[in-house]
Amino acid sequence: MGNALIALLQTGRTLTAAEEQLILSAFTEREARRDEVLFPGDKVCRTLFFIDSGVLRLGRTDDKGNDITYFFLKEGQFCTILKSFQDGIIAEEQIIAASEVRLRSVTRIALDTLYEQLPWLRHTLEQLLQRQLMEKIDLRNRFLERDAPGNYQALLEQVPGILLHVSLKDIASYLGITPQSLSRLRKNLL
Amino acid sequence: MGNALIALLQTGRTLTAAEEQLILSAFTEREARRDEVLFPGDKVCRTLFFIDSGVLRLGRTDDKGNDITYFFLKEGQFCTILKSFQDGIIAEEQIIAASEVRLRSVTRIALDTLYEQLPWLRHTLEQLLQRQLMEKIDLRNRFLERDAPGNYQALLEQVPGILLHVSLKDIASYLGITPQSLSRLRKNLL
DNA sequence: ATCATTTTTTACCCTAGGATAAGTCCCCAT
DNA sequence: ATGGGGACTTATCCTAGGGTAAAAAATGAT
Repeated sequence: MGNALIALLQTGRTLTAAEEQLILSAFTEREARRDEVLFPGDKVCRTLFFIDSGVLRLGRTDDKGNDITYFFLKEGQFCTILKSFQDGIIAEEQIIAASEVRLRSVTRIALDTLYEQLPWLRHTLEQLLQRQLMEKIDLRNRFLERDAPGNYQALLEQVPGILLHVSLKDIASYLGITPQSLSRLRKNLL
Repeated sequence: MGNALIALLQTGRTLTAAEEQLILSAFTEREARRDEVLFPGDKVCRTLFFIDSGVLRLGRTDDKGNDITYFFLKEGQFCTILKSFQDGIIAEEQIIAASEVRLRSVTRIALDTLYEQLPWLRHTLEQLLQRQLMEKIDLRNRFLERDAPGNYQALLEQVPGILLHVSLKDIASYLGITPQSLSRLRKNLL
């Protein structure tokens, strides 16, 4: 305990102190300021992040130059461009700090080494990543059932405290509306 | 060969005739007519479908009673409510034939038995399902970058020939617009 | 063939949200 | 403190798409 990453990985299994140490030392701790680009896109993503605190946004800059947020990731969640990380293909998506964040990162290489030492870890991690992916796709699908104010309020519940640290511009880019519309919408909710 | 399911599963591996037989006999072949409900939702989904031909729609009936299509699945793709199928939890989503379809289905139980006989199959299938999931989430994310006519045209490319077999009502429910809007939109595209 | 039902289209009016422009506020660097 | 830039808001106008109603076309059943 005292560490969310370890807690997550030892679901249904108790880790020895040595195992914990092995895992933790494969990750590098770092911080990032809001708007810092953690993965710029248009290349292979070789990093897997784990969020200790703060919010990341995963998205893309579309052809018209608009920033689009596919989804937000919060503390206790992993973040990578999965297709790229797994298959080594070029990713168009980018990963950006939506608030000040504390995170841990591990490279594909380091993770492979870790898998050799702890074979069970591969399946555990793959399961976690898949579960998270399904959660995100669910959230997006539910967007179809609500209007913008409904989606805004749903987001506030999904990421409590998001308003305290994430810019409204980024939130608008997730909702698929302009910052102006979000501003108007927020006024109507009073 | 001559069988899309086998072709898909033997990626990077050659199956013996016995293995092929084992797999094929675990699946049950069936057909369904357009609008036939293959999985009604609000219970645990214990079936994995493989589509030989035709189109399925996976979706939900929302609180206002509107049918919503999360995504279409076409020949050569698997279809199940993954979260439910894997973890045995209740699924709200439903699976419905969007056209006449030929498909193969396997129960969770039969699949587990098959896994015992062919241990490599688990990972192969999980990979395929994950890959498909990522593809679907990608498609949904791209929706944020286009307007309704753009999304309509993108769909026509994603599922060639969809107009021949799937109702416009179902297509509208995927695009998140009313059939009336789709009709108007289609007229404008000429 | 005929009738009933469903799908698709058309038309009307109305509203949510886009585009543009400009204003306010806040943060930061000098 | 002061000026500049980004974040957020406000306002105006405009358009895409919703709601409703109803016609037209296709489908199916008898």
